[in-house]
Amino acid sequence: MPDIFDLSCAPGDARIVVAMSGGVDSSVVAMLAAKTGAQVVGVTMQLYDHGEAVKKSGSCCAGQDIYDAKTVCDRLGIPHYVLDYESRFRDGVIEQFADDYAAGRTPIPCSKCNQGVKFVDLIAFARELGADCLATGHYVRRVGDKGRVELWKGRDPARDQSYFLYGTTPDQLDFVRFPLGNMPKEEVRRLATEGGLIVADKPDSQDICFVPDGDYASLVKKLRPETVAPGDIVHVDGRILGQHPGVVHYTIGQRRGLDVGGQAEPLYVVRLEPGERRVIVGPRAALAVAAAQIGEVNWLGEGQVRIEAKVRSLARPVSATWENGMIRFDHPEYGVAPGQSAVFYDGERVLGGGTIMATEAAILAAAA
RNA sequence: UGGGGCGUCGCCAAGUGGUAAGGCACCGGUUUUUGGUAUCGGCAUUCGCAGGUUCGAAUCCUGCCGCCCCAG
Repeated sequence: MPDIFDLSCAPGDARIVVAMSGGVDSSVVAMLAAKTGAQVVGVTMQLYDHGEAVKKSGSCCAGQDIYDAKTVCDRLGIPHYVLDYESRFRDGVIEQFADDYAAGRTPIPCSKCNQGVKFVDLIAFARELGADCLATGHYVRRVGDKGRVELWKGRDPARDQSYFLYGTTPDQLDFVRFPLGNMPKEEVRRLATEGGLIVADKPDSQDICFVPDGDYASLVKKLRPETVAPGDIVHVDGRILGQHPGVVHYTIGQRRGLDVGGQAEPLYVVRLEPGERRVIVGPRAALAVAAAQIGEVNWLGEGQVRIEAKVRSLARPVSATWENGMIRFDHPEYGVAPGQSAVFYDGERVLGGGTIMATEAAILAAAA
């Protein structure tokens, strides 16, 4: 097997810290690391510990998952540490998550977690241990030599996680390794099975890890009770079409859950006004966006202006121009929600990304 | 209580004698390490109610109930 850990010294002299979530991907990374002959240490962060979530297998970083990670390490004969990051995670991720929803934005906790708690703190921890690198199970590629490392999409397009990792800084990229970036998921599963890892058939994680049953609104309601209040559902033409149970339940571009029937065509959420407790809805045409202002940018490219921008996790990147903190789409984009990430690409390469702060409507909906 | 109109799935709405379109909403599957989107599938044995005519009615007739408009 080629040196997928890209070590600068002989494997026997190297120390690799593996970030383990308790899932199949990071477990395979630990196994591959152990096979190199390097000193390997598995680390799992305990991020939350409330009752319901820990029972959900395949979440991330709590309860059963920590136990699974430890079991894998025992089998591999490597040490395993658990770091208690509950308060850091609560302050750095969950609180901001609640604030965003309260303000009518749609946050991506996974990106915040990667850029904050996970990379910053785990890298610091690994360096304290004298490690040569921190390896994770993410499906992205790290291309280039020390000092000039580029971040690329994962080779398996169905698994690419670059949308959630654009915030990795050049310094972090120097130290981090993504051994699975060139593999398809099936191969990872196969390796896990061959290696006899107990997590080989564990379901992939999905949903927000700290929201047990997908009901994120209840969590926000608990943390910010004052922000959850019913209000009007208002059409862009001014008509009040109905009532909603709280702005927190909606995100821009959302169609289902409005419970407004009797229309000729579907209605989508086009704007949220938390102050007025209003959800503004309209036809699909009213969703068209020409440009978006991007904040909290992590730039990994050179002077590129013509880029491809991805503004939703499942969207295809679309051609756009990057200038003065704005991305201007060549063609209107639909369902661009403040709080979500915009990630910039040049083909396979990640040029950077940031948080969508505001959008500029492309066309005012043609009346009827 | 004169005249006219209307009552078909939660909403809108086709269908005027031949055995209930479609859209929206809703529910479920697929997709997916955020929220959504998209996509596939499901969704009225029954047409305000009760009788009658007919081989056969949501469609014709009678009565009742309810709503709307005009006029008083």
